[in-house]
Amino acid sequence: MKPDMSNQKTSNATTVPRAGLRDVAKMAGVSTATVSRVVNQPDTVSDTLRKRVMDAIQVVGWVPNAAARALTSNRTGTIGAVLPALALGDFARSIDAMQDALAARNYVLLLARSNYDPALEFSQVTKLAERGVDGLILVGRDRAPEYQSFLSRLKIPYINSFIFEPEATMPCVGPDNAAAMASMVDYLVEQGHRRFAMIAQTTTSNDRALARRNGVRDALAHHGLAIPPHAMFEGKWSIEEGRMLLNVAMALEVRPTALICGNSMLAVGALLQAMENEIRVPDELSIVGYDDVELMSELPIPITTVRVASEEVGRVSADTVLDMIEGKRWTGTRIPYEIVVRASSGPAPAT
Amino acid sequence: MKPDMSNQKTSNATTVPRAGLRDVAKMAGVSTATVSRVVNQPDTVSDTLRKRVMDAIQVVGWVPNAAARALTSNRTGTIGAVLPALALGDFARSIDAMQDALAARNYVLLLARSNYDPALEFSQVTKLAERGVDGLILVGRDRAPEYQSFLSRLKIPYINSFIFEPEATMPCVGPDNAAAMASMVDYLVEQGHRRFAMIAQTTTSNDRALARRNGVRDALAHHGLAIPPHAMFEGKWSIEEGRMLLNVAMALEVRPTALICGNSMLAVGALLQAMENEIRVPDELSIVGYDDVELMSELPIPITTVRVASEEVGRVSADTVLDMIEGKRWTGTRIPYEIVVRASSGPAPAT
DNA sequence: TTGTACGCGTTATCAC
DNA sequence: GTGATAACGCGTACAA
Repeated sequence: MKPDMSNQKTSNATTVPRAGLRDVAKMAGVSTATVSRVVNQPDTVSDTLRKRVMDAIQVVGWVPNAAARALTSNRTGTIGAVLPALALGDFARSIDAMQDALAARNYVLLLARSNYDPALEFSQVTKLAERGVDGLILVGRDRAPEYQSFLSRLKIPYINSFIFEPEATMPCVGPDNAAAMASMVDYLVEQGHRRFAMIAQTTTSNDRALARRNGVRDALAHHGLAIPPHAMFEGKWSIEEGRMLLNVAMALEVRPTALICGNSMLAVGALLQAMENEIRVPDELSIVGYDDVELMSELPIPITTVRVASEEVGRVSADTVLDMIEGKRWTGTRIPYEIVVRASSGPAPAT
Repeated sequence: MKPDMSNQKTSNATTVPRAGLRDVAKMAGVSTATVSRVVNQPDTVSDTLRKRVMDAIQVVGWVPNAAARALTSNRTGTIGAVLPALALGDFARSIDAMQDALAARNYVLLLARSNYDPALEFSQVTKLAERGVDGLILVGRDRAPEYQSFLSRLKIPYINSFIFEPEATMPCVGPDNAAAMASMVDYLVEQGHRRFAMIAQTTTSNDRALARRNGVRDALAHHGLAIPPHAMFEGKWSIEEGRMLLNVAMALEVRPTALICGNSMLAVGALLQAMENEIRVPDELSIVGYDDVELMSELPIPITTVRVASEEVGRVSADTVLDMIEGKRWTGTRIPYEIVVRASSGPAPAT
């Protein structure tokens, strides 16, 4: 290894300080104000000078100092996002889209994760606020009051994403989780199903998962049906968990004819385990999920699911915070969902 | 909707400016220097004053301004990472780990994506540099010379991640892609395979994919074997692509007995398509992949693959840049890999 | 159209 | 142990 940076604590004496605005100005023979204008309001500078300054910038290799800029302008050009996890399906995809949307409008994305822990989320938000983010993208809507007041005191605009509630204080960008699951229930009831089980993500500190569960409950109630408490399961986001919970659900005294899964990996696990147990899907058991990742449609028995464009959630969230910051008109957005029926679901078996 | 922020361009007149260091100082009846010390070097301040200042901070609700801090200290406490994509398997997982490792040492993660485009990557790096990142985590090692000089001129330390090359100028943190694939080839040859096909990610601007392909080629050569050019395929990172390329590979005049896939999704696709085509795996065809995501072991026929701890890549990359920044001793790290043999591979069929 | 000069909120270097 | 004050690098009234 031959690093060109010293691997020692001390650096060499001949440290050339990074070029500054004044260096550019000197080089171009103009004032610092002119250089600043060339960068920030090119139209207000004569062509000749602009050209001269641009060249000077190249020559001295000037890179503007964001800290100094932020200090005077009170804007950092950064947006913070705090998500429960960064690698999980829909969040991961939304991050991709967020980053693109922000980059397109010359903002940069500061990322943090909360691991579904409200306290950690708040501490991350605090840290991002100190960093001077111009806006925040958060997930869900439930937040402690101290938290709310912290944000409003700092006047940092933020988005509640992956959820939709028209009456929320701050704009929501996401699907109506409850309505989406309700549609799925309607479909299953229409197919003749009457006995259900559900495996969902832990609803603690997860208002999206809770909304989905309640959506199922309310929709069933509307049909005069219900899932008995002992047929409602909660688990982690994993295939293995889905496998395990399928086994538990199918060991119930009264077997369900339809299994509703709260996310994609639980559904995949449930389906794979059903195949392994030689449970005939969908003749014997219908399995449905939430979130349409590529895998859902590619398995030997493609899975019926709720499709929500997570990329859209990310993109619109980003654009909406920027609109709030830049003083444009903004509003929450209900991201549409769609029930995608595939081979894993069908008519309920005859009793 | 009843936003508590004005949905208009102009804000109300009674704008209370955010509390600053001097407000805290006034409140506590001390100088700004003392407040600063309480925050940054608590030990050098008397207990009484420290307590008084802490209370004052609470009362006025002071949040330090990172821009001002950065301006004088020349450090922003941010690390930038530019990855080809943020949602793809191993990258997504590594981001999670990076974020954790950085947060643990009180740094924050600035994220950008390059979409496998060197020009875009460079522009993202430029943007992050302007934002004043203290260090960078990049992917791979191949970089244009202008690029290198840009970074060294700005004296921003960086890591080449997901790759390992001991002689690199800047430290690498990642697996030895070539060696990993070579091990896999050794295993397959040992199982009696002589006819191979490979489906890999596009190697353009992707030195990791290239290293894997070359690793396969060299290892085969070492055994006096080779993959003919028409049995080498490149495609995108998706299950569908894997399915398609399996069909192409199995339509070759001389059918391979082993199919080497360059990443996890291609392997999953290939396996699922093989199942659909009723190709007996592994009796008729062995399928192996790279990267061990949960799905690989959960499919009806679990897939033999190379396991690399991507989380480790993220964690160690983060810690190493921080070490470089903080003047500690640092070095590149070769992340270990492991061949995980599962049901998708076995002895070559008798001719 | 261009230049001067001050201020942004901290940190760090001095004296005290 | 504590306080005054000069940077830090840029944006921007305001003057020219």
